[in-house]
Amino acid sequence: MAKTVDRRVRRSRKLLGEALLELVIEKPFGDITVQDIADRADMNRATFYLHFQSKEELLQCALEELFDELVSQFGKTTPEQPIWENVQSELFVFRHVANHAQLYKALLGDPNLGLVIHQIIAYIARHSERETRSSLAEDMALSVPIELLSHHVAGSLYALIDWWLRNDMPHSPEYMANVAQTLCANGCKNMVGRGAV
Amino acid sequence: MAKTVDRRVRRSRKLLGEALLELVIEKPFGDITVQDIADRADMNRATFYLHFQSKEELLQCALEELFDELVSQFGKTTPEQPIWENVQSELFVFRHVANHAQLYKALLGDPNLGLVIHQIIAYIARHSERETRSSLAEDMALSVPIELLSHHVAGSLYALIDWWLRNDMPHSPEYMANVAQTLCANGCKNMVGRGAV
DNA sequence: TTAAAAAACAACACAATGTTGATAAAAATA
DNA sequence: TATTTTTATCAACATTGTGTTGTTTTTTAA
Repeated sequence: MAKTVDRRVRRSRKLLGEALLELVIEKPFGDITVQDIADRADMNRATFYLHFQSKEELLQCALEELFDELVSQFGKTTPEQPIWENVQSELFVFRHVANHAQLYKALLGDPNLGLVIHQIIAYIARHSERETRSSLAEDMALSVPIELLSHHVAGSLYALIDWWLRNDMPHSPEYMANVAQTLCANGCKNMVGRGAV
Repeated sequence: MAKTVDRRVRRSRKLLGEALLELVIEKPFGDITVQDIADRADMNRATFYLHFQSKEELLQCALEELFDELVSQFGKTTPEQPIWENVQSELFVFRHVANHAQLYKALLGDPNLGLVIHQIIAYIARHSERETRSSLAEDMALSVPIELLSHHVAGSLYALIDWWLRNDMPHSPEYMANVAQTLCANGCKNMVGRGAV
């Protein structure tokens, strides 16, 4: 079962994906036409339709690679702690976002890309749930459904990333990771104190 | 400075808004054409362009009314406590969503409506920030920038609402409000215990 | 009642879509 | 290497939605 994928097919798909990610940074997704993508990839428009049904489908495929990069980093961590106690996890996320800041800023800021937002939250939630499960001691139980807990973490993380990008990353990834981890683990109540910093 | 808005204008705008919100529930926003909206509102397509530049603009206007309803409910609460310590706030939100479940489910689930998501989070964050400010004692300080704290709360709340709607509201608004409030106030750490429920 | 404003209507150029059939180029296979 | 298969190119086409315009009819405000 070797890679029975024609070299030309690989090339075309790759070029189309790269073209779209370039264009997404340059202008709103809604303004990008199939012709734009084909032009940027330097190929015929008909060829696009040979591989994808729509630019939405192409975007989805193109983003998978991006997420794969994040997954591979996550893979390195041994989850002895759930995500909300392990700053390392948050740090990976914020560094990954920083490495692709332009792209993520465009994706999250685009008025037409609700799907991407949902995918990101769902992805983080799944990851959080997995880590939580594998790190929970046998005799421990949660006072809240694990799905809710995971989505709480994912939503918080997403909103912080979004804020961070929209404000042109005024803090370091390390700082953001610390804030995210602390907020998720300890909640807001512990953030208020007499003259704390 | 009386209401110098022509009765016909009011009527047209209202009908168009209602038409769009109906259609959004029925099919993806991207599949809705200006003609669809005009048909549903029983008026000429040209009349649409007399009032709005695009269906996106119309949606934005139509949603403002919806948010206004939520605002009016919030207005009743005297913020002696920040949102994360006041279950009442979360309860208002979840009840409001439940009252417009079909619409919100369509809006949040639509692959083309990233803007709406961002608006919701931004709105909740602003509200959270306001309540937090007005309830903080003079000599108290936060160990985290208030903007980050607010967005943490907003993101969490959004993700929980989204999860709730996608799973067809398996819990009551009261239960969800409690979970949201507890998670935000105390963090995940306090949710794990020996056989807790 | 009259003057002004808005809606209806039909028509238009324009842009993007999605598809097709023929041809040329490249890759896989024997 | 030769040949067979697959893919990409190209031009063309019908279709759909957009945004605008000019004219006529209806409704509103004064």
